[in-house]
Amino acid sequence: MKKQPTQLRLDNQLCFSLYAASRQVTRLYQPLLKAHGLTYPQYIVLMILWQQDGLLVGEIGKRAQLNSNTLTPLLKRLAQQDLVTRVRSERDERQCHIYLTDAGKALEAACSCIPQQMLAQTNMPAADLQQLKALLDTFLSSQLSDN
Amino acid sequence: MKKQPTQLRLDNQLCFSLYAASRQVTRLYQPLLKAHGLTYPQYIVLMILWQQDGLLVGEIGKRAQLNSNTLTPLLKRLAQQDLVTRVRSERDERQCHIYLTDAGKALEAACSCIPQQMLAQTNMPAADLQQLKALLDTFLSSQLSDN
DNA sequence: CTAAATTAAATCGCACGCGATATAATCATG
DNA sequence: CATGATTATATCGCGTGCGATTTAATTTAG
Repeated sequence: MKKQPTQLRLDNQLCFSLYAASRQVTRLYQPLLKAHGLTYPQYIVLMILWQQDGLLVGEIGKRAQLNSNTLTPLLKRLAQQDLVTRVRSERDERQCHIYLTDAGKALEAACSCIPQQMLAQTNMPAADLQQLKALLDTFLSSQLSDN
Repeated sequence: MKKQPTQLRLDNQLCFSLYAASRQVTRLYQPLLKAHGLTYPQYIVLMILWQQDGLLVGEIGKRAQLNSNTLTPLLKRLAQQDLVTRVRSERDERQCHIYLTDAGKALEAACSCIPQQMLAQTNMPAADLQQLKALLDTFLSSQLSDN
């Protein structure tokens, strides 16, 4: 009659809830984004560029918390779809500016209803959702000791 | 002077906080799990088996919210490391039972300190973490309309 | 002014996730 | 009892994520 450590039980683990919730969100986005030919990470990068165009790969990475090993191929796919262009900086040839094309800019309006559509898929009170986000942001900043 | 829809701003999006927090958790687990040769999804599957051994692929999938297209190769990797064995059910040859090996069972004790180690990496009050988990679980169950 | 250090982005390798499909076994129905 | 439907797992394809390394450009020191 061995007793299992309570903390190793999956249903007691905050981390698993986070993991499951994140994947569920991506799945919920999928049909909405597929209509525009986008994945969720691609949509995140576009949201960043809609807010400020012409950012460097590294600046996008800082905002999205993604490195070039993820971003470079992702941005190439966005470029292939004519949503962005990649322009080497003249003052520093190592840097690469990412600019929205007209099609990329136009996509913002087309995507403007997505947040509401996502919201409509949950029946949680807005206050709870706000609190959830606040707790997540606290959690995120509570351990960024370095970088 | 175009105005950007507030809801499309990344920093207003619960979904992005979720996505970022989930990946951060996986990154925090990584050094702890690498010491045992595990990835985070592999660790999840092992936690499920530590709780109940001999489950079917599909039963593991229901608990981990993963399908066979993810689980089958993952389980093969665990089998390659001699942590589990895959046994076809005799009563239904379609089914595949997953049993922990002795090494797989022994790993539970070796991993028993991981939850505390993870906890030590945040300075959030336990009450906040509990509430975060509660909100995530509500969120998760608030949209499982089908399946 | 040049060699070493730093930096930005790209590349490589591997393990997920997951939609879609395939395969094979069991079940249901006429 | 045969055959079509269902079910469990496996396979395929593609796009992430990310540690590790590479490449090339710039900066820093001597």
